[in-house]
Amino acid sequence: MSQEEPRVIPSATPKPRQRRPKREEVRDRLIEGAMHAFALKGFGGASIDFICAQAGFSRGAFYSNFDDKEALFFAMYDQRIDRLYTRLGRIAEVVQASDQPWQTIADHLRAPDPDELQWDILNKEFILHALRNEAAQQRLRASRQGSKERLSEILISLEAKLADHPEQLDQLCRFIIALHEGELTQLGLDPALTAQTSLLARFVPLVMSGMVEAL
Amino acid sequence: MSQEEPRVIPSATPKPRQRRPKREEVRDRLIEGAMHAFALKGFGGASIDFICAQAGFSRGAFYSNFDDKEALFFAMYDQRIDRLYTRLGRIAEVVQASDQPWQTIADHLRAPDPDELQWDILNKEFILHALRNEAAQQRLRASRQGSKERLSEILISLEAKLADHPEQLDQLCRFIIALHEGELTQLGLDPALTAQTSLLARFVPLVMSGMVEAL
DNA sequence: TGTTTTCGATACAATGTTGTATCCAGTTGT
DNA sequence: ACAACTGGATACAACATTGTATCGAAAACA
Repeated sequence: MSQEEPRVIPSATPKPRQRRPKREEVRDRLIEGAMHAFALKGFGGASIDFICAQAGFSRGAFYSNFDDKEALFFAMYDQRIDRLYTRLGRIAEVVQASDQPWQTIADHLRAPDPDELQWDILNKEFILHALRNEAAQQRLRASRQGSKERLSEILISLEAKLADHPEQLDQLCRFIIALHEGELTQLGLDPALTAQTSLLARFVPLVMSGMVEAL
Repeated sequence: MSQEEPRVIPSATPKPRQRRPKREEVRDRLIEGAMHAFALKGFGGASIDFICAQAGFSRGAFYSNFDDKEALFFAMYDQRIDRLYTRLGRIAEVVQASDQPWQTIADHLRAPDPDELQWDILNKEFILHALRNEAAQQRLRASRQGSKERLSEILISLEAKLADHPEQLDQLCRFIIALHEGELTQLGLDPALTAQTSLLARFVPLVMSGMVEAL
């Protein structure tokens, strides 16, 4: 006789669950879990299951918040870009008062705390994703354009003359961004380098003064 | 009666296959297929099946040549590093005769051909892999150290004085590598930039002369 | 040419992954 | 306090992926 198993366990689990987390909190914790998951295994390597495990939720929670892995990836990226922008804004404020602006900027950007290193990994992951995905490329270009503009403002606040030479200003921005990202790569691979002076602090002033002189 | 199906198809396929590719050729084509596959889908995203499809072989060929996906990844990386080294060697030869050495170097490194862009993607992919994998990190560090030493030789051939200042020399190398990698990222995301002067050619001479003066 | 060896192709089993349908505890509105 | 609803948890089915065992044709060797 086939005893039709009532597919649901008779709540053998005592389940002291009382409070259910708010919607937004679930989203945020999923995003945070995804950060860990992607940093640990990469975008393609981290299964949705694994991401949820990192966040402490089930796949149900995931699918009720996001369409698929990529949607979560995008959400995560947008969130981090927001934070980056506010961070750049804060630097812009501080830097004017400093007598060694580039040391200050480098210190702010270096961020030896593990959270920042993780973010750098994610940034690289997103770049790779963008190199093979049109939608991601769109977002990436926009956010990088934004970063560049914020950086431009900082540079102009340091050297007003630059405002009149958009070509040079643009090149300077590209230079700084390239150097910064390249340095982050090196720091990630060899944490011991954190002890040394930042490439940014060491070389950007040199280049900038050389460039401004020539204007 | 259970007619034991003779599990092998009675060669219904005409199979005009005559020549079997040499061992080494299979390996190489698998590596090449992996390059495409990884560039297209990333390390985690490219299944072994997909890689083999790119190379035009079956999984059997794969497993008889490599232990797993990572082994193939390493083999591929080693091969490319070899090529990079010979390329750096060739640059070292050419650069002495040039009156604009940095323009020459930049031209050699820029490589707008799609194969090089693909290699840059792979390089990034390997960096990410290394950031979460001890064995990969070992290899990556070694190969980057090698690149740095080759670059040092080039720099010394341009400015003999540098040989006496290992500290500065090292920093200069790190600067150039960081800038180069950062620039490649930008080029990958915005191919239009290829038309502009290279950041390398534009800024490295400035920095180098400034640094040498101060020695 | 005949024998042995090699190695790419195929079949298979075990496991992982994804998306959807369903259920019900906790929340919200009246 | 009661009813309706939201949304996280679970079950399930379809499919993908991996590694291994096996086969047999081409190579290598004699």
